[in-house]
Parts: sequence; structure tokens; C-alpha cells
Amino acid sequence: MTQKKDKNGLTEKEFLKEYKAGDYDRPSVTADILVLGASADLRTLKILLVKRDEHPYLDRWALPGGFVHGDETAFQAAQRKLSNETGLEGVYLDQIYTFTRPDRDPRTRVMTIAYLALVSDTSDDMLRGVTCAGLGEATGGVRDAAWFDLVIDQGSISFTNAERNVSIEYSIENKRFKNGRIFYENWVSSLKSKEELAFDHIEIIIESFIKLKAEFEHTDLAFNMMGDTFTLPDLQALYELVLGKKLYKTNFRAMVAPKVDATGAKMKSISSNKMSAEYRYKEAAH
Amino acid sequence: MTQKKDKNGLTEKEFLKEYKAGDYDRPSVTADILVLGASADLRTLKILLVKRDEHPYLDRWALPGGFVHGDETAFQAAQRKLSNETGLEGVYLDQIYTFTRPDRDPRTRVMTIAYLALVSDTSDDMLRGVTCAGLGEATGGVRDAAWFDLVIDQGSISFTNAERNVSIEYSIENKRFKNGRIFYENWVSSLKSKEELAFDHIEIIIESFIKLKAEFEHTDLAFNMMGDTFTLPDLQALYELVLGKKLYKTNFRAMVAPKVDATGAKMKSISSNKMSAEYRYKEAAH
DNA sequence: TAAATAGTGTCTGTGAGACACTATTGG
DNA sequence: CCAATAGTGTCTCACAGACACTATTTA
Repeated sequence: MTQKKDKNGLTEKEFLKEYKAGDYDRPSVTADILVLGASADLRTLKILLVKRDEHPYLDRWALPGGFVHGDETAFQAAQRKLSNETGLEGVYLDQIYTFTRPDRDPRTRVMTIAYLALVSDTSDDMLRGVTCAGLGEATGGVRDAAWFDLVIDQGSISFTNAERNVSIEYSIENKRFKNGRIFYENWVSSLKSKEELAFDHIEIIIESFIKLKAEFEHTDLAFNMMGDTFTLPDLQALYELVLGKKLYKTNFRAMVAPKVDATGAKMKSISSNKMSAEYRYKEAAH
Repeated sequence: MTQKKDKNGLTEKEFLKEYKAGDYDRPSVTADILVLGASADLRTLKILLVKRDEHPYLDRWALPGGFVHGDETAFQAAQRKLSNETGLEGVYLDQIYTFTRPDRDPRTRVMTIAYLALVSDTSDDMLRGVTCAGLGEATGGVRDAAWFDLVIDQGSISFTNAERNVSIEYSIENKRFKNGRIFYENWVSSLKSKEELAFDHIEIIIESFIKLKAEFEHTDLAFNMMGDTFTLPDLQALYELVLGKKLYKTNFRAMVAPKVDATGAKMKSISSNKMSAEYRYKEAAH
């Protein structure tokens, strides 16, 4: 493309032939995924955690994820992991933030690019593939996978799985710090339970949930967490679950009206067990 | 911390002692910074670009940035680069997005974590240190640094520096793609001028500017791009410059009223050369 | 048939958008 | 002094928040 020579008298072609990447500044990079959904009855948020069967953090619960391979983007790595570990394809997946603290992994320097995935089904069936696949191939130290109840309220965040008798809890505190001239808010967590999450995954979860909440009201993200058809009472239940507050029926319905189409049919609301009009997400412009 | 043994019978301590990071999946990681400010007369946006004096993209203009060292976070790397190349400290700096396309750097795999910095002074004085420092130490191939006029309108984005007779222009097009159930918009650029930016830096710039615009109206970001004291006409000029549209004086003043304090003094508006009340950013809660 | 939930009508406050007007200021 | 800009008053409209009411459904 260019025949320009650099200060050593090399063309770009010659330079690239000679180039050897330095070693000291090359970290490992993983993609970790926060897979989030609502329980079948739309009463609790569910998060997918996997149990590590390797050091470090052996036997700790962690976000699913793995190394970004040499021939793929971080996004593709996240998609691959998601597909391997849950069988899910075509779900909503978005990059959230990159975590780079030098000591966040005791093995070596590992940066992680955090992704948020939203799913509409959090049944255990879905995970049947996980344990097998995870144990079968070298998927980066996974022994078990399970949906945990995620409860976030003012002051604490908790992860519980009754079947496995696991309960992990952190208290969270809002700290202000200055960036340039303006103040920013940041959530700082501290462990409350005996069990803990692996690595700095609690930070990833908090950061992702903040972003989800901020975007939830003004975008159509919600429809990634609902089935193909749904009732408005159920859709409202999901919004209330994520936003953590009650909404007024009238205002809610006015807000979603341009985003949905009535199918004409009726179906039972899962959250209330009553008949209600059936709707479908309207993909058209609005 | 734990004496648990893994499937090879190793404790965590023993495991870590033996651990050797694989090589194939370890990319280089850089932090690239979009340094943005307004011209002295608040009529044009200014972006800091540096000229590469190394392959690849020898002699091309690029975003300032460099490798993340082994003992620092990406944020610290961005701060260090910013300080080295502009002498700026304590400016607004925020992580935007991480770019991971495997072929985005022809040397080897290089991921970049993009940062946005906002500054209140875009005079050339500020850069006097850059060229010296850049040439003196091995700052990753910088020959020259300069402020470019950044003009973004519907359909194109351009970078011009009259003194150096450089003009770089891309056309940008809005493409829709599906993520889960919902559609997303994405700007795709294609080169229009003879000169081009290095690497995929045009993507970083577009992505960062989109985020800036989205946040500008609802946060106090603007005050990072103004001096200590300012007039409301000037502040409004800045908002109009970034948002790319005219604002109504009354509504604008109502919007910023809770964010500013009148100092009681008067000063000349830079954008209009008329006397106007002097204000200061109010850091208190609102 | 009674309790609970689906679904609708409407009042209020807030904030952006839009003009019109008076007061200052620089040339 | 006059053109341009600083600065203020106020009308409109969209939309979120908040209640109240009727219709339907389940138990």
C-alpha cells in the first residue's frame, strides 16, 4: 500500500516481517458474560453462575466466560461461550465494560471484557447441556451451572440457589469520586456472606445491572426477556422487577402502546393467572 | 486462604507457582484516547491527533495512546499518556468501548480500550511538550501532535488542520442490525479523502462522539469543556456545538439554572464579544 | 357472588419547544 | 443611535405521575 520507509529504512512490509510482539505487556483477555433473565413467574431476577473446578477460586461460583481466541472478536468469544454453556443463540448481547486491575487474577495478568446477555427462558432444562459440555471439554474450569435468584435492594445484593443451598451476599455502598470537574457515583461492594463470587465478578454484575436499569426504561431491552407473545400485566411485572419500583398501569400502558401489537387472542397472565389480551413486540419503526 | 486441592491434587498456592500463561491467546492491549475540546471562540470542535513515525500507518494521523503496562490499569495508562503527551492532569476521562477485531493491527493482535477525555483549553501552547516528549522517549511512534477541526454532520465526518494542510474525511452511514429481538443502529464509515486515519481510529471517534452526545444533555459533562468562569451565552454556544442544533435561550437557561451560580461579576462572552453575567459551575447536589 | 385483576378516563405537574418582548451593549 | 445580543415572560404540547372508575375473570 505504501512504499514509505521508516527511520530504520524499512518499508511497512519489511517492518511487519521483522516485528515481534513484546512479552511484558501482553495480558490474557477473557470475555465474561452476565446472563440475566426473569423467573417463570416474573417474580425474581435470575442470573446464570458456573462453579469453577480449577484454581484459582476453586469451587467458587463465577460468571460464565473464557479466553478470547486469536481469530475471533471478544463479541464472538462471548457468543461462543454462551452457545457452548447454555445452547442459546441469537440472544441480546452487549459489551458493558472492560476490567483491567493488574491483580484481579492471581495467575497472571487477565483483563476481562464484560458482556450482558438477556434471555427469556431461565428454566433448568436449558442448562442440561452446560454441565456435560463444561466437564467434557476444557471450557476453562466449569463444574456446574445454575440459575441463581438475584436480589438487589438499597444497600445489598444477593445470589441464592435453594436447591444447592448456596447464598452469597454483598453490601453495596454508593461512593462519589471526581472525574475532571464533575462528580461521579460508584458502587463499592463488601462481602457479607461466607461464600463469595470468584475474581471481581461482583463488580461486573453491579456495573452491568446499573447499565441495564438505565437503559431499560428508554429502550426495548425488555422484549429480550419476554417470550414471543405476552400480556401487558406480565410485561409490566418485568419492568417493575428490573426497575425495582411499582408502575402505574395507565402510564405504563401508554408508554408501551407504540411498541406492541395486539394479536387479537387472549392468554393467561403468568404473574396473575387471569385472562388478558395477548400482545407481540412490534419491530417496526417508532 | 483455602487449602482445597484441585483435580491434580494441588492447593491454590501450588497451582499458582506452576501456572504458566498460554501464549496464543495473549494480545497486546493499548489505551487510545479521544481528546476533545472546543476552539477558543466556541465555533468548532477540536480533536487532538498525533502523527505516527513508525510502521504501520507511518506518517498517518492517529489518536494518542499506547500500551497498557503490566503494573497499571488501562485507566492509569490513559492518564499517563494524556499527561505525557499534553501535560494535562485531572481532566475528565472515561472508558468508552473496547475494540477487538483480530486484524485491526497488522503487526500482531492488538486490542484497544478507548477513552474519551474532555478539555477546556485547545491552544497549541499546550502541545508544546508533546512533540519533544514524543520524540524524546519511546512513546509508541509519535512525530507530531496537533489540534484538528472536527466537523460532524449528517452523512460525513471530517478532520482538518489548515496550518499543516491536512484534510481527512469519511462519509458515515447509519446501518441497522439485530441484537436479540431488537434493532440497533450503527454508524459505518467509508473513506472519502486521500488521507486516512491510522488503524480503526475513525470507529473509535464515531463511537465516542455518539456517547458524548447522548450524555451531554443529561449530565454535567459540558463543564469539563469550559473554563472556571463563563457566561451563559458561551455555555449555550458549547451545547449547540456538541449537540449540533440551535437551542432556545429561555429553555436552555432554565435547564442549566440549577447547575450554575452567578459570581455577581460581568465578563465578555467569547462567542459574541458582548458583556454578560459571569457564572461558575455549582458542584453541590441538585 | 365476591375478591382480585384487566382495562380505561382524566386531572396534575414538569419540562422541552417555541415566540414575543424589554434591557444592554458595541460599533 | 441602531443593530445585535443579553435577558425575561409566557403559551403550548408531550408525557410521566397519580387516582378513580368500570369490566372481566377466577375461585
